[in-house]
Amino acid sequence: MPERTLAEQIADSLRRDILLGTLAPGALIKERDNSAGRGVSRTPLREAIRILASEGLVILRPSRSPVVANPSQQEITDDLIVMNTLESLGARLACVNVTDEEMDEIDALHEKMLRISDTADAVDYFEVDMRFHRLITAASHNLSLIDTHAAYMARLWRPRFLAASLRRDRARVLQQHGAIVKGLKTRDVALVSAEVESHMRHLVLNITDIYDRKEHPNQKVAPQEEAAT
Amino acid sequence: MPERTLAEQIADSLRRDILLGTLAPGALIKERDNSAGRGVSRTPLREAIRILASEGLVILRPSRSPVVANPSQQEITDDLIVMNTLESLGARLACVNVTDEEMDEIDALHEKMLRISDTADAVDYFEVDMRFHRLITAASHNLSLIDTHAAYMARLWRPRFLAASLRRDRARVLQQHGAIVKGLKTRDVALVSAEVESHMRHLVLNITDIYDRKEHPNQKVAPQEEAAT
DNA sequence: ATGCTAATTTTGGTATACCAAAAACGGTTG
DNA sequence: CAACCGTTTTTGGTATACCAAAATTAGCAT
Repeated sequence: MPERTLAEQIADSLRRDILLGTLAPGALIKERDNSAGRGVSRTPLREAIRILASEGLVILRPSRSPVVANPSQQEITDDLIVMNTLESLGARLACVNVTDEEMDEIDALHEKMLRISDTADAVDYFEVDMRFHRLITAASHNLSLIDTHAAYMARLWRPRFLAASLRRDRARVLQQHGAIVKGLKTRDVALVSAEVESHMRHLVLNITDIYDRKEHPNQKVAPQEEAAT
Repeated sequence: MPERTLAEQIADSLRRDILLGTLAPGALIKERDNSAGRGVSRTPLREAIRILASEGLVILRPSRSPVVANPSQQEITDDLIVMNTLESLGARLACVNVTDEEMDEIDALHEKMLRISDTADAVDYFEVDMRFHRLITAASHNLSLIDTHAAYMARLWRPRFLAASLRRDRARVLQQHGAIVKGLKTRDVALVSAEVESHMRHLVLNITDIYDRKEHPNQKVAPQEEAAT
């Protein structure tokens, strides 16, 4: 019937809940409870869980309830390192492959980001930020890279969101974005590469900082129970 | 019931069929036919298909039978580029993080590869080759990287196998592996990085060569042949 | 023949029923 | 009170049944 399959919709919904924190890290996702709560059968819910598992947002355990991923700081840092590498590669490829239309779009988005930087709330601003990076990667014209990068973006949504919510160095971010745009326009691979990697390094520092500050060894959160309405 | 779920077993079996060419690229995988043929129900088969889809070996289409992926030369090249980048990153991280035990294991495997290079058949030799690269990546101690790299290894199994079956530059491969081992031992990031990337560049060339030789229009139904024994 | 439409079949998507393994529970016994 | 063991409950895994799109085919009118 639908363009979008039930399992995908459920996956979207669950992903949203996980990323926004409504579904706490470590929470159990029992097939029966959740499917009943959402008024669907176990089959599509099950499939949705697999989707999220392949994205790294949910952990599957043999013969045991799936659980919302609760990545350690080390795991997040590992993800960031890989993502950094992918994005750097994407930017370098984009220098070669970006079309004029894409360049215009990137430029326009950057301009928009400059305009709204004072007024936009965290979520809106962050969405634009994400889109900026996604556009650059898309300009690489390497489908595999785009997919894999998108997967890491999804997995790192929450940490990145927290980092972006610290308004503190929005100025630096915007400046670096500007440098990246300039590098792309002039096809300056070295500049773009350096800026992307510097950009990421700051992100790693910020996120590390946030998690240190929270000082939580939330490796073992107390038994979480979850009931769907 | 078992440690290994039915769906996973089916996925393994299907993957094997796909990689060995028993299931031709472009072939339809109908849920009913395949599940009946294997004497299992549609449910686990369905799940197996999703697993393979997430690995890029099978393409899902809305309301249409899944089909065995038939990657174009361009797509394979794209995959190789990403894999190259991941492997390079892995090697660089391994320079910092590799343990003595891991170093010994890598060294031993390289020695073994040298020993059997004259006598081993294509499959055995290739398995050792794959394992060598996997070990290096594992020494990065970055789990995300290891997983993602493994996914690309799986996706590129067949093209790489074809390339490795050309015995022609086994000598160069062994020499480069030796250089990588040496670089790891001396923690020479620049050397390791350069060698890995050169290694990969040759691989890209070889694979490109193979696919060019086969004539390109395999965009349609797949030309089936060859099993290098 | 040709183009169109209506019945039919095929297909993937979803719901439900069933099973066996694993926890959770409870009572008994030292 | 604690440790053990049998029973019940809960859980994920699998099989089967059902449904509605979509593709295919059959028939018809031109």
